[in-house]
Amino acid sequence: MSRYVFRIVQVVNYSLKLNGHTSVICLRNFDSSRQNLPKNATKKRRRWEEGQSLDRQKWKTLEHKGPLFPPEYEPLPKNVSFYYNGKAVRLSLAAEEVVTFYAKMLDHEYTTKETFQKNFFADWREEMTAEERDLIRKLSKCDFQEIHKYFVEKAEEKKAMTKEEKRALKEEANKQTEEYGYCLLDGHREKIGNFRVEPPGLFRGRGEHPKMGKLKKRILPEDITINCSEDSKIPVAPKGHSWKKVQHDNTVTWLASWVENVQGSIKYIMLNPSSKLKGEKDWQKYEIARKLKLKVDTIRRQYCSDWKSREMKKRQRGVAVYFIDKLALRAGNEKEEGETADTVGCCSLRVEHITLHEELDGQENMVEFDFLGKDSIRYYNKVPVEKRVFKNLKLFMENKNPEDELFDRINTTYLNKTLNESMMGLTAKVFRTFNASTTLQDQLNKLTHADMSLEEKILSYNRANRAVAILCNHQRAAPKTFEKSMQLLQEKIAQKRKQLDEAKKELKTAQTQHKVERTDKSRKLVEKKEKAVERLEEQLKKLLLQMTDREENKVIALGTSKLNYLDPRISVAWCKKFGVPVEKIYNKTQRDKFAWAIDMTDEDYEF
DNA sequence: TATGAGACTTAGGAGATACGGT
DNA sequence: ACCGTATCTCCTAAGTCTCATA
Repeated sequence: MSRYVFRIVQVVNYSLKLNGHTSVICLRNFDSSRQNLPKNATKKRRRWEEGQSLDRQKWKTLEHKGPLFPPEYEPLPKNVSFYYNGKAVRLSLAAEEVVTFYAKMLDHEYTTKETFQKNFFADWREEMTAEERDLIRKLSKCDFQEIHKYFVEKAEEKKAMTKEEKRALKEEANKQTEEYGYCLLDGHREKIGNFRVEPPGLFRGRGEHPKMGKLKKRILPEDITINCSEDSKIPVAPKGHSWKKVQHDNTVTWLASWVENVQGSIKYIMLNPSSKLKGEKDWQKYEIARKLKLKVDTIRRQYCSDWKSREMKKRQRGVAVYFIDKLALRAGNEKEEGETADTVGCCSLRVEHITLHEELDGQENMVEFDFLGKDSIRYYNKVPVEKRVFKNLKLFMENKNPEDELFDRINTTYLNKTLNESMMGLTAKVFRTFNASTTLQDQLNKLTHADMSLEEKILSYNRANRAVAILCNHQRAAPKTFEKSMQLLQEKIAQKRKQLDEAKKELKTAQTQHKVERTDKSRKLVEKKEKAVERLEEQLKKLLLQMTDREENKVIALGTSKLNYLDPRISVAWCKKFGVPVEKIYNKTQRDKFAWAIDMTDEDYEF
């Protein structure tokens, strides 16, 4: 504990130093008191350069053991076979491994999709020997059932393991985590986020991904770049192997990286969110959002006036920023067509994604949004907009095809460039953070009262959290067992009601009796019955609250906003103010991630 | 000004684990 | 103690944004 407190103090100092050196681009001029610094230009520049190098340098020393590789492929037993055209075929090791990936997924919906099948089959054939390729020409003639069955049985065996066996397995895993799961950054032992190399398998994109089913190849040490300090113990590659490269770049935070073969993107091994490095970055993110709070009125006035600009580009910018601010849309970078699922954000919206209604649901100037956003999550919303926005949208859509871009004169680079001119460090995503945190604070203020019970307070918190999740369109699939568990809860409530009625009746009887008898014993009985009624009433209320909460949460995911958008200091301050234990709001992982906020925040904190 | 690589944050789902009721 | 559900953790895909280069 004491070490931890010490570290937090360090964090604070570090940040002050950061501000003092006006280091981080986004935090430059952050502390308004610094703006009255000597105006000596040379001195100023020197400080900036110094700051920049300080900012770019992410660590002084970094030592780690390198990533942990997945186990080697274990060949199928002799009695488990793949069949082609009804005949058992013994495959080469490489081809067999790829087949097991597919066979394991047989009862997943993925394998019924044409794109998935096509991609898998093409990549599988690549792994085959010439003879195999010659023989195996049609997926429809392939039979993976036996292999599938084998893996199902194996999974069952694993489940049926004795407690002792399970414990031993866990022990082994813990040992691995202990060895590979931590690194030494500037002398502090820090948890690594993902210390395992991603195992080979079939790529599972989200939504209608054109590359679904493609083979994700096994990563070898020869594919991996190691990043660590020069004078540290350099990680040792597995026996008989060597790293692609060992570098000592302290301007980046990653420990290892490799290029993934499906999309050609780079994958990284990085620190856990609980680390000081990530924590400080997170903190900084919220500080920028708070800075936007001070500037947002001006910025809003600005984009409203852009709506009447003579330049079409400015008008489009004005409307786009308005959407980003009002609706918490993402920036919407352009993406390479055919490489990923067709999803959009603000700047990449197409004409087909919005419908204008002069009047809808009794309101004027309505815009109906319907598009797929990040992760192919549908965004559907009907919003009334200002007359001028409405007219502009009409103008932007004139003489365009449905598949044409709505904002054809702008892109995210341009938009962020102008945002940065309004406020240093401002980009499109800051609006999401800002609006999310502002909403949480407002809702908490509105929904919480000191005289509420603990459960009621928590419900209020969840509702505030939910308002944010709805704003940010954070969705989840309804739990498979939702209806059933809801019904169960219903029944429990009905039962509780019955019990309560019963208890009330008994109380009445006791009271009547007491009026007649007036004895100690009868008085005690009344008291006892009163208590029982009280207890039952409380239990019923609790159940009802639980039901409301669950119903409202059916397709809303609260976690994403809690983890990425809500300034944790708001929650911590709220907990302190209303006497809610912080563990009721944040679980262990979350408390670790937000350690910086939990330690430094008092109940008066305001976003 | 466009393009693409690179680095980092944000995202939902799968599987593992914890928990509460019987 | 067991079982089914709720919650947590891990996983890795999918975004955002910056920077270098032409």
